[in-house]
Order: sequence, then structure tokens, then C-alpha cells
Amino acid sequence: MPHPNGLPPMHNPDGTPVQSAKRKQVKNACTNCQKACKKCDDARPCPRCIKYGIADTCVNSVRKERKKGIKRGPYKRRQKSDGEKPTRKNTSGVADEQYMRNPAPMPAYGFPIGGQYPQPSDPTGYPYYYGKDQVNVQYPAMYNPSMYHPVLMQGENAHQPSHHAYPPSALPPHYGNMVQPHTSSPTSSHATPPTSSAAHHQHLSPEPKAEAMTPVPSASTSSGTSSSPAGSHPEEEPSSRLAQLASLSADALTSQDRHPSTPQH
DNA sequence: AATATCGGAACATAAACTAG
DNA sequence: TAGTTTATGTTCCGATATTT
Repeated sequence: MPHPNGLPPMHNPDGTPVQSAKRKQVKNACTNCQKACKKCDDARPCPRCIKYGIADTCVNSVRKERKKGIKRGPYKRRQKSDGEKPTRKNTSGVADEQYMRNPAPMPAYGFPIGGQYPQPSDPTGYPYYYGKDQVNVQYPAMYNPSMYHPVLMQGENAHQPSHHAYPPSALPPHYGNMVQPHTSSPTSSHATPPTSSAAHHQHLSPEPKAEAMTPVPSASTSSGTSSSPAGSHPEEEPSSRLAQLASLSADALTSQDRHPSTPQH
């Protein structure tokens, strides 16, 4: 199947799918895609944001700096098999795979990376396959289609250092409070400070209902002890948890008896 | 049917480590 | 000090839930 846009075919001539390259990630997803856990693009605004009409809030997410000074134990050396030449980045399986990869990045779909593929002739828009979806990308005025790499946009959104650049009000309603970098979700059950992975699955979610829920005690007190009865931690004594649970249930029942009209959630 | 949510695997790479 | 190893942080697939 020839790729739309005249890109390399996604299938071999015999119909078998082209040996799928490893999943290629963009270096920096935009905040919107990041929060939605969806595929992004190097272009700004990215096709997904364009599709959803939130191009004006499509900005690179801010990456955390990696921790330094963490000591490690001694490394175990991998024994090399005979025929194997110890080339750079070749001894770990992961690296091996990585560096065996087709050096010319070939997008599985969509946007040509690095300018090696023909350009869409129409500078104002062209069909773009984003995952399974075809997106007819119309470039907004601020977007220069000749740029393949992250574009620093001029104006307010330029290098939005973090949290102030795009108020949620700039978003369509269905995005709710989606773009609120730094507002740690009150519902987050992560009492620990967000490591990236933790932060990741906080998902800084656009979910408005999240806002309505009971906040969890501040993460800064974290190191593992929450005072919330509901915030039972795995390390908490199981029997005491049971006791708490029983007592809570009893309370709930009795209070329901006393106030039968009180709506229960 | 379209869109949103989110768990978790895959990916990327900086930093610690080590052999030469 | 170049190359290797590993840990940390990010991206986004794909299953599921929710909304329209």
C-alpha cells in the first residue's frame, strides 16, 4: 500500500507489511498530546492540536532535568559472543536494536521527518495520516510548513517556560482544565512528589470531575504517611486498616440511619 | 461513533562506570 | 577518555470508559 503523500510504502510489494521500524518517539511532545497520552509531532502546532482546534496551545512540554549524583553499584560486563564485534552502542540489546535501526528515520505514517521526503505541494494544507486517522492539516498563519523541527513560536507562547503561557480558558470546552501544567491534580493519589513517571500517570488530566473530588493532603508531607483515612498506604498495618474500614462502615451506616435523606454518593 | 482516560511497554538518553 | 551499562524520564499504544 503506497503511503499517502507519496511517502515510502507501508507494505512490501507482496503485500506483507514493511518490517515495522521500532516505534519512533518525538523528542518533545506538546503539552496537549502529552496529557492525552497521544502521539505528537515535531511540528508546532502538531497535527493533533490542529485537528482539535487547539493549535494555539500547542507548545512543547517542559522536560525535567535528570537527577545527578546517584551512585551505582559495579556494572556487570556482558560477555561478548565470538562473532560479535564490540561496536559502539552494540553490547546491550536495547542499544543494539536502537543503533541497528534504519538510520534514515522513516515515519510509520504522517509527517516526513528531517526533510528527506518530498514536501506537500500545497503550503496551506494537505492530507495527513495521523495514526489511523486522516487529518486534513490546514496550517494556521503562524505555522510555517517548511519547518520540520520544533518551532519556537513568536508571541506569548514563545518558549512558554512552563505554566503561564496558556490559560485553560484558551482551550475548547472539551479540553476542560487540560492545560494546567503544574497544577498537581487534587485527586492524585500520588502522595509522593511526582517523579516523572509518577507525574506521568498523574496524567495532569483534563478530567473536570477530578477537580470536584476531595483533595489529598499535600505531596510535600509525603514520605509515605498520609493522614487521610482513605489514603491507606500499602505499608500501613493491614489489621489497622481493617479496623479503620470497619469503623468507617459502621459510622456510615449509623449516620445514614440518622439522616436517611442525605444523598449518598 | 467519536472522544477521553489511563496502565504500562517501549523508547530515549544522561550520567555513572570501566577498560584500555 | 571513549565506550558501556543502567536508571530515569518521556512518549504513545491499545484497551476501556464515557460522551455525543
